Parts: sequence; C-alpha cells; structure tokens
Amino acid sequence: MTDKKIIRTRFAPSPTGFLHIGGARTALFSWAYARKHGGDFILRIEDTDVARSTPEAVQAILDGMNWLGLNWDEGPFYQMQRMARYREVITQMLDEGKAYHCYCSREELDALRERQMTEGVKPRYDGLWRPELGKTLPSIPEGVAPVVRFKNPQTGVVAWDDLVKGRISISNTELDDLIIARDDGTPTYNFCVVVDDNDMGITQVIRGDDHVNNTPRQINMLQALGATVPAYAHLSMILGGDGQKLSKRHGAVSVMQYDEDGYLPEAVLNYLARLGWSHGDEEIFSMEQFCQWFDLDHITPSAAQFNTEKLNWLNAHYIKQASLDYLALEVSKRLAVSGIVAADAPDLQGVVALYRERANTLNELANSVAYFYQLPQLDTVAAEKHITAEIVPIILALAERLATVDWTAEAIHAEIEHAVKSNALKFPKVAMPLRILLTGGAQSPSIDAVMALLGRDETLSRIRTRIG
RNA sequence: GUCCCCAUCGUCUAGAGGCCUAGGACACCUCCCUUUCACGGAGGCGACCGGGGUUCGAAUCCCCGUGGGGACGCCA
Repeated sequence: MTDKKIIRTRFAPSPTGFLHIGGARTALFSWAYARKHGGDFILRIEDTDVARSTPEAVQAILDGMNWLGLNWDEGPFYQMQRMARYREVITQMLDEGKAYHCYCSREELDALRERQMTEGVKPRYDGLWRPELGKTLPSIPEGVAPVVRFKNPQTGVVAWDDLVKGRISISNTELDDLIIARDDGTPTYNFCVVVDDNDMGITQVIRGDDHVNNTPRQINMLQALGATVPAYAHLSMILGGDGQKLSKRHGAVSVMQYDEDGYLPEAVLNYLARLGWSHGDEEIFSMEQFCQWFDLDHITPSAAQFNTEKLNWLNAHYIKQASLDYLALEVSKRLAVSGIVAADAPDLQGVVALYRERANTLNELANSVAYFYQLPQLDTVAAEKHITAEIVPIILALAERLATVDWTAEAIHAEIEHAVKSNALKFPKVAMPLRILLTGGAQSPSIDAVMALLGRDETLSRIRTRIG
C-alpha cells in the first residue's frame, strides 16, 4: 500500500500554428509519464495571444494529437475561458502588495531596453513604479492605462532540480518585475501558466527547453501565491536534419504532414520516443512498452537532430507489421489522390502483400503498385536494353502458351522456364522483358507473382499491345 | 552584450570511476541469398571537442577554454 502522489502532467500548446514535431514529442513524453504512473494527462490551450491564436490552429493541434493517439484525460481547457479566475488572482496580488501598477509607456520601455543593451547589461525593467517603503512614486500620468507587474524578489537565488538538466539556479538580480496583465487587462503567459498549473494540480511540468528562463519567474510567483512548486523537466530542442533550428520557414512540419507523406503514427511515435530518450539498446517498441519503460532519468539533456532516414527505417518496419487490411485501405486512399481507382481487378491486398517489403512509406507503396490499375509509362532505356529483337518472338510465343495455362504463379513460372530452356537462355533474359512490358520498369517482385495478380487478360494485352 | 543550458561514430544513442582495446541503431561500404529491385543474413568503416586538475585509475568528477543552443516582449 503506497500513498504516492497522483501524477498530473499537461501539454499546453499555443494555437498559433499546427502541432509540429517538437511539440509532438513534448506531448508524447508528458502523456507517457502520466500513463506510466497511472496519472492524468491534461490538455490546455494557451490562447491568450488573441492576435495570433486561431480556431484552425486549435483544430490542427487536436487533429495531430488524435492522429498520434495521445489521448488526454482532462480538457482541452482554454485560457481565454478562465479570464475571471486570472482577474481574481491579479486583484488578490494587487491587494496583497505582490503586484503593482506600472504606467510606463511602451516607448519608454523600448528606450530603456535599448540603452541597457548598448551598456552591455541584460535588459530589464528598472522598477520605476515599484512601490517601496519610503519611496515616492512618480505622479500618475493622465489617460494612461497601466499594466500590472509582479513584484519579483530582488535578492537571493531561485533554484530547482530540473528532472532533465539537473540543478539550475538563477539569481533574482537577473530577473525583473514582469508584466502579468497588459494595459487592456488581459493576463500574460507566465502568469496564466502559474495560475493554471497550480489550479490544475500539475505535478510535473514537462516542456521545451526554451522555457528554462521562464521557470524562475514562475517559481517566484508560485511562491508568492503560497502554491506548491511542481517538478520541472525541460526537454532540449529538436533540430532539423541539417542541424539548424526548426522554424516555420525551416522544416518544422506539421505532424499531419507525416500522415500525408505516408508515415504510420506508430513509426512517428517510436521515432520520437527515441529522440532524446533511450532504454538501453531498444530501438523498436510499442507505445504500450514505451509507457512501461518511460522515465525522465534517461532523457538526454542535449539537442537532437531529426533524421529522416531512421524514421524511414522505422516506418518500413511498421509497414511490414501492419495488417493487409489497413495497408490496402491506406493505399487505395493514396491512389485515389492520384486519380487511380483500385478496383476489384487485381486484388489490392495481394498486391500490397507483394510490395510491402520494399516500401518506406505508404506513398511509395501506393506509387509502386499503381501500374496494376493503370497502364504504366514505359522505361524506354530499360526497354531498349532488354527487349531485343531476338527476344520478342520468344516472348510472343510464351504469350501464346500462357493463353491456355492455369493462371497461377507456379504454372506461369513453369511456362517461363520452358521458354528459357527451349531457347537455351538464362532466366533473366526472359523475365526482364516481361517485367518491363508489364510493370513499365526494370524492378519488381518475382515476375510470375506479378503476372498471377495482374490477371491473364491484362498480362497478355500488355504484352501484345506493346510488342505485338 | 548579459544570463542560462549543452558537448560520445555523419545521425540517434548506451555509458552514472575500473566490466570501454567505448556497445547498439540508422546511413554508408563489402560479401551471401537471388529472376531485376528490395527484404533478409554475415562482415566492415566510424566517436569520447581541447587543456588542466582530482584519483592507483576518468568518456564518466572539478576548473578553464572552445564550439553550439536558448532566453532577455504589454509572444507563448
């Protein structure tokens, strides 16, 4: 009987764009941590930036989460719907002297920042309007709506034991009195996070590394509110394949793009799990297994570079594992996009079974299988090389015999052998021209298996219309 | 500029002082299998950023340097 604390984690994206690969990993780790400990995973939409948040982005994030199968236990909560609560806390902090009004204009602040930069010090608010014992504040300017600032401690250090990076400490002298409410009264990010994480009882804040600098501010506010400080785990960022930072402009693709590109969610999940986390030498594992193994102790503190080759390898693996049912469905959807109808004609499951071992993505699979349903373009170079004048009559004679044979791969194979033997040739001499005639190119699975699936009529028709 | 963080094969990583002449995986190369291409199998190439300490002993601990990244918003 253990009375261990209930674990509650959250994923808190801002709806200013799609769910990208870095966010997906953060969500995955938070989700897995909750699952591992039988806790709750909460989804919270941080939409206080009214100018940049959009309902489309909210939907895109939800779509991404759903595609990956990262299910949440509570939420989605929307910060814009919690305004009353934020106002309440701001009022309380104002009343208790933990926050104060600041009447500085944006211009004044910009000028201050610029001056500090050129002086080589860290830009920060100078505390002009900070009330202090025995200090006379400037007189309140006419018609200026004030912002609310948090009265950050001016001495001491804020430190925490980051679950990924170890102990981090920052001196309060590095911090300034951050704005917690804008001049229009709306609360800002750092403040909302503090109120929400506290109200929602978050025990482990697992988030991107770019929030390390926000953490001491949040801890200070939490302490001012007399709240419990959660544990923090800061994940380092994911770099693009070229080692450059991911950005809208630069490779930060939506997870849904991976769906479109023919990746299975299992593969993306497995890949992401191994980006920055490890369990010995384990490379391929299910999410069920992952949730059992996952821990914060084995997360790498350094940044990781995204590697499509490895994702491809995993994807190929999951394609080999997938059910024919699923594969056929996905392939037919993708063929349809190219305007190809995978009719009943060649059995799609059989076709997919023949090709699944040579595809990295579902799109590749669909692509390589298209010729079964649509006359392929002929690879003229290959055709010229393999379909020689000598071989044409032999192929035609073979076609003649194929017209009456049992239409099975075995029987077809026997006929090809017959053509090979009776003409004293090597197998590829006959197989290659057939392959090119039927599939359009020089690469395919066993040609007899291809023919068996293609069907007698289509096979003979393709041979005869091209060299007949 | 100031503060914070990071540093093992090309890439993802194992490694928590001796088990490391540094292990696995992707990629790459060679060979095998073979009806072409794949798949699969067997090998191979390939790394502890540099310098000082500490220690009998350091990839592992400490310091400095170098390099990279992040943050310095009335964005999140």
